[in-house]
Amino acid sequence: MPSLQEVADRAKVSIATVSRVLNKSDKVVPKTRATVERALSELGYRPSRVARRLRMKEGHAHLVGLIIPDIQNPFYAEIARGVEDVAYANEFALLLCNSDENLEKERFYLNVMQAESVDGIVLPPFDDTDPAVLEMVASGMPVVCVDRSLAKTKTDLVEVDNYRGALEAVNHLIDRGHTRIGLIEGRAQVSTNRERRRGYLDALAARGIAPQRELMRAGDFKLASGRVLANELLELRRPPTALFVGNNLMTVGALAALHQRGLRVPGDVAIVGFDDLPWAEALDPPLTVVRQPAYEVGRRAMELLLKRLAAPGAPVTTVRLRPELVVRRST
Amino acid sequence: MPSLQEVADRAKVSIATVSRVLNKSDKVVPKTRATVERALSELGYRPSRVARRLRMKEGHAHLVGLIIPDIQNPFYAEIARGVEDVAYANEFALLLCNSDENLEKERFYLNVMQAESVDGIVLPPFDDTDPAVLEMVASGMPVVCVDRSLAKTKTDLVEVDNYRGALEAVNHLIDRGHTRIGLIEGRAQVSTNRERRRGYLDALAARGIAPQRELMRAGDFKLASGRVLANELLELRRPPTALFVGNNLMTVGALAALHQRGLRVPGDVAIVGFDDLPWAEALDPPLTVVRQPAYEVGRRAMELLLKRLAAPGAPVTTVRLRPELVVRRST
DNA sequence: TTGTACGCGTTATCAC
DNA sequence: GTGATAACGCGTACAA
Repeated sequence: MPSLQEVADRAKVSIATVSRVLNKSDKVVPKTRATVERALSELGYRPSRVARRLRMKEGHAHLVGLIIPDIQNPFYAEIARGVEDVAYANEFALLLCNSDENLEKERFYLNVMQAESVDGIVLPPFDDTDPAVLEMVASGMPVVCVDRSLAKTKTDLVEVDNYRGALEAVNHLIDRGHTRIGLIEGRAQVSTNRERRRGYLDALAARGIAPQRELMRAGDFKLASGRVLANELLELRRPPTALFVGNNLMTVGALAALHQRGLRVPGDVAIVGFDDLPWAEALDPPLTVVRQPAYEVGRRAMELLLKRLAAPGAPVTTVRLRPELVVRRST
Repeated sequence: MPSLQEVADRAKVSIATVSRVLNKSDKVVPKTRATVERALSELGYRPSRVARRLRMKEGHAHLVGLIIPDIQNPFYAEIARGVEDVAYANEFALLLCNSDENLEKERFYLNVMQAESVDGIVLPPFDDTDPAVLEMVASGMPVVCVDRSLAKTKTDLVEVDNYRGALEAVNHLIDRGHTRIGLIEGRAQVSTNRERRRGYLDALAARGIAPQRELMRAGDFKLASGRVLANELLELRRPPTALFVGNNLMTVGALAALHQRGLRVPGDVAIVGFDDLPWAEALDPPLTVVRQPAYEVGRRAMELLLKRLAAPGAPVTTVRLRPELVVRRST
């Protein structure tokens, strides 16, 4: 890997001149520029982003961190794609990490990102009060929250109207004649989850249906918990006739439980889940879901970050996207 | 972000001493060490990985690059997970990029990685002769190929026995009584694809079935091409009674085409795909597939890279994993 | 217009 | 045992 110095030597100029050529400074006469450019290409010079980052003030790394709970979850994969596409279009690279909904891992990666002097970070906070993220924000690092939000601190944020999504989903179930509607929700500390629960409760209340504690179960957003909680609900003396499930993975788990018990969907039990799935169409039956515009979430988040880098002092902005009820054949 | 210097000032020692404390050098008397450690924690010192990387010889960045065609493809997401888990366990961070099977993007990201002085790179080459990757290898950068291999150059490599997988899949179809078996394959320049095609051909030959050119179609590994090619095959005057599809996304596309035409699976047309899918069980019908141990591929690849970093001069090693035919209900 | 020299935060090699 | 000090590769005031 040739350095500026080697190029300068070969072109018989100083490193300052080479640097100027590279940085498109106009203060260099055509002839010198030509010489330098030849040396540059002959040596196959590649600037070191590391050295550059060390020298420059923050905000010029062209590197951003993205922390997501699990890249194997299609919802987050789609967000990641949105972030990446905008990043690439602006020649930014991505430091991508899985937190596994694990505070330790998140903290480790956050440290790495700070130590790498990334320009900014995009992530869904672990919960409302995520201390590691709070620290990061306090340190002045640009942070854009996606999906979930922080309780007291306000950062740039892209979120989806979870309340509305849940409301529509449960209304849809009620319209189909269901009154015993089971809820399989996620971790209570997560803002999105609370919104979805609120939507569930309000939808019932609006139709004069009393919520039943035994029909509400909390899981951890993972597939297995969808399966076990669905089984718990189905084993009730008066089982629900419909299920509203709080995220994609738990929905698949619940569906598996239904199949395993030989229940017909939606004949015996209807099911609607939050988050769309890549092949929801090909599932048995095609799943009715509340679709979140995940790609859009990622895209907007990265755009917000770019805007923030351009105007560090600007007030924070919140983007709120609308989910969409996609009715297929599980309801 | 406090620097070594600031810590040194506060502890009234030199930066050399602080550095020694940090690097666990024993050449420092307990009392000084205590002072320094207090200053360290009071200031909340965090070492700069950037400065460190600039100073150190290569191989100490604790950062590796991973380039995959598409993070939204569950096969690659699983590989990424495998790589990440091993990386995290060894305190390595990941620079993750989507190449979109696009040489330009791949080249851009490869450049970034080199400029970032990553310790090594894991990727499935675009094709046999991928010039950007060849350059990278030539430059001395440790590269581990996964899934696909390079034609002339030998690097550390983790691959799956694609030939065997295809052989088993097509044998299975023949065992079920099929003789008109359509092939939907991917890009011919990709090593894995050629192996799968060879398996298809050999399986037919072994049972005395003459391959028919009209039954073989080449796509681009994407969902849409699975759909259109399946449609082409189904519109033949003598359509196939079974389909062998070259990757997961094209399989879903083909399945969609079958559904759309109101064909029964496997009654009218049987289908077996390469690569498992996360919810293959929940599909209609549950899909018979050749499962690749993708997580394992990622895991082993990162382990190979780690080994390479420990012993730069060692001969390259190839890991070959076995795929597994998972028979479900589409055949 | 071009060159010199400094500093970014480290690690490592010397002296003391 | 500890402290100066020289790199690492780059950008940029400042001098020429």
